[in-house]
Amino acid sequence: MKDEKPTLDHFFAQVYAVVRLVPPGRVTSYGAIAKYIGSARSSRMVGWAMNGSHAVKPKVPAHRVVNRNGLLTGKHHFATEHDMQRLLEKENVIVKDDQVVEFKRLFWDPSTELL
DNA sequence: CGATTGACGTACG
DNA sequence: TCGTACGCCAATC
Repeated sequence: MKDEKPTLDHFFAQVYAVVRLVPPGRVTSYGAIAKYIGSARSSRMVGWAMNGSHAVKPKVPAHRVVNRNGLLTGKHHFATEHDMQRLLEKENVIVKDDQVVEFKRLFWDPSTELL
């Protein structure tokens, strides 16, 4: 085995892996992913990773990733702002005022669910 | 090369 | 409870 250097590439890879494992109708947060990986304070890097998610195959359901408030902060990075909300609603996720309804109930924590 | 920004979150007062 | 400060690290100006 090799030394497991916590490189950013590895960080990105784990982010993509976790997001891909998010089941439909569920959402997760940047901090939850970051924390699951081990860098709870690197939540910004998670967001930056999502920025390149569109260039990763298979595609990453970035629309299932929202901020800690359940707010669709990243909707502006999609094709259109309504795309993210529409994708969520398509998965039975209710979005009101750019905010995920029952976010607490739909929250999917890798450290809890995926464990 | 230095300063600012960014799909966030936690800590502190 | 709310507002401000800091950390994180890369990309951009």
